[in-house]
Amino acid sequence: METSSIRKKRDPRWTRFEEFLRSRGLRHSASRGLVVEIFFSNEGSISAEELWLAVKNQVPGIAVSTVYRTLRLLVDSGLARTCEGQGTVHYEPRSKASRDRIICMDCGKVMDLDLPEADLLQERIAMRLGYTVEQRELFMYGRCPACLRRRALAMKNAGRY
Amino acid sequence: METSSIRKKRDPRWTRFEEFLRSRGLRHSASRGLVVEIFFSNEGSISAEELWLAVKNQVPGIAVSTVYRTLRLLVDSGLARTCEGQGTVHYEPRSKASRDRIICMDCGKVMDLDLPEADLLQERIAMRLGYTVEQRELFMYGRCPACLRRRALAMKNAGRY
DNA sequence: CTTAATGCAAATCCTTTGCATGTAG
DNA sequence: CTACATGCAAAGGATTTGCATTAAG
Repeated sequence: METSSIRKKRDPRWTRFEEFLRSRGLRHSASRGLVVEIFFSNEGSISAEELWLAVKNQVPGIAVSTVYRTLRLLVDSGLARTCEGQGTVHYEPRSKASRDRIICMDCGKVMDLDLPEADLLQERIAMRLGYTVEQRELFMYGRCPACLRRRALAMKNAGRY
Repeated sequence: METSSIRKKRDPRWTRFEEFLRSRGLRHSASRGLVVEIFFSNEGSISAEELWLAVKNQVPGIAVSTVYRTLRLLVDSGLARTCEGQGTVHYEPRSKASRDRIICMDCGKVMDLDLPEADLLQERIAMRLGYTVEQRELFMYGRCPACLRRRALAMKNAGRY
């Protein structure tokens, strides 16, 4: 599998995956490399079977089990996460940073946040429960100032309905 | 199924479910009622099988398929939603205001939490940004105590799977 | 009466595993 | 050489479906 060693080398995730393998005494292999590479090249979420098809498309003869096994490694190494897919499990790249955001339910605006206070909270909870926590998502759904103003105005003007 | 018609009548979700049935020309039935009632009485998320066990505990002889079929109705009617559970799909009431949970990345265990501290944090953020917030999701990903122990042990005996 | 709902078991997915064999280190 | 990785097929689980039968409206 020499096809794109350059791209591999440039992607920090690849390095991280290699480190993960080494740290567990696991080995490199052409099929494994292909699966990982195609998974990385995919932006959104993907099911095991979709990934398998994409892989077979490049190198026929690779077994589904290999895809599943590699996917497990990706999850274990923290480079992938599972997420909802209709009916079947989907996998998506896990970004390093934690994600905090506030979403306006009226206009749909999404604002990315960085909340050190949430880090503290997270630590406290983890401690209390005996967990270790590596990542978090804090999504808040509500209304943005602009939409709140608009609503307030609409209230006055249209007295009732 | 007269056991708790009073409780049923008081829960607005029940009314909504009945409307949903009527709008589709579907029928009432004792088993269906039981499944819905037990689902509603459960606060957190639950798997189809767990729900089945709880149902059988009250009235033995009810089939899993009935539980699955009812669960689908609940989802279709917007009263339930699916969510991640270890390996298997879990269901939870859709109306639940906020969801806080901690998920083990090793065994997939999902623990539902109730975090008043997060409410405070949420309020503070909202205030600062001029938003109102009505709902939140706080997902934390890490490792549970059991898996942490297992890992510590596995450290000695070189890992494979 | 008409037609949906149910229980049961068989059928379908989706995912994991056992095993003989290939292969990286 | 020594494990680990792989393909294949069989095994496992979870969820769905076909069908005869029961029961709601």
